[in-house]
Amino acid sequence: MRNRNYALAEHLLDTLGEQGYRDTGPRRQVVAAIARKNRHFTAEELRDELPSIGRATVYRALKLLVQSGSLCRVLLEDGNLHYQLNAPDHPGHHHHLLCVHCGESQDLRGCDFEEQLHSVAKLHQFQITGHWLEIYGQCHNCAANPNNP
Amino acid sequence: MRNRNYALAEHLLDTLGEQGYRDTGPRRQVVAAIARKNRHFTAEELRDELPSIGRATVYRALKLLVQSGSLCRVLLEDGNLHYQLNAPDHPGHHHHLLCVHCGESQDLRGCDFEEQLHSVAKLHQFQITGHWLEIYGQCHNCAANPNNP
DNA sequence: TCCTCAATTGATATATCGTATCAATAACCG
DNA sequence: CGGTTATTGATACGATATATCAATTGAGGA
Repeated sequence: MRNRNYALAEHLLDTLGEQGYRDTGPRRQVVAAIARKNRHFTAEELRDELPSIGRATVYRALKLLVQSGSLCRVLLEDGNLHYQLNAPDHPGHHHHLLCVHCGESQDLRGCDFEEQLHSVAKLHQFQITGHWLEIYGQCHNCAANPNNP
Repeated sequence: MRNRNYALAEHLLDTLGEQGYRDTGPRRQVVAAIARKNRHFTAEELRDELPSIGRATVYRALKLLVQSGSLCRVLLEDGNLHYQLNAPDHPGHHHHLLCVHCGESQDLRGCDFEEQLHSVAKLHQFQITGHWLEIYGQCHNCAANPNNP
């Protein structure tokens, strides 16, 4: 596990490096903390885990990672913004199925909403440049076992 | 115009009344201010227009109107939350085409995303209970006249 | 009309989330 | 090994939103 996290963290740093960002101590710490997570998290959660690092630095790192496609912003049903590490083979903007029970988030893969969006946009004579989609509900597990944690 | 706004405001109050909420002075003022708007707005914008009304009251009224289906929360591309009055014939949860240039928002009508959502969910064995969709881009007008206000 | 009581209000404090500033520091490159 | 430039973090600030709670008000019944 430590190995997997380590490799993930290195991958994130590499991605930043390719875009000309420096490999710094604080950034390594932020990235390592993110790689340890296995579900979505808030900026403040992350900050609490890194008391020796300035708040602004944490927020700046998050922003860079989102820009670089390694991290997704996730909108919860209550309007709160969380972050979710992208799978290395599924970077950039995409959508999530968020379980409101256990908090798990699955990536929505192989789903071509874009096409439908564009045909709808044509009807409205609207030129789409971006969109935001989140889906809430219960995952397979939680639907089957509503009483489990 | 004053008449239309007035009728709109009365309609909003009626909707609240049907749900057992009282018809109070502050609420009338909030609702009247909302009925005057012709685009989405923030809670604080509204509050600035109503200096004699407590902040909490404004936020409470907004929450009630969202619950009652008269008002939609709109997520801007930058993550800020705005509010948008629903057309009386199109209440409740729905989606918007948001022009990032002029700020106009069109309702997405006659579009059955729900169906596609459910078929996707079936693939993932996920039971959908809600979703959030916003679409950003340029409206017909702004795409044609990029230099107009 | 007046009374009563529960809903509502608003002043205040508090919490969260995120950005601007700017001097000090550290990373990278030749 | 410097020199330049990005980066950091302390601090302040601002926006957004909710909790508390005493005072007030609306609405329905007597």
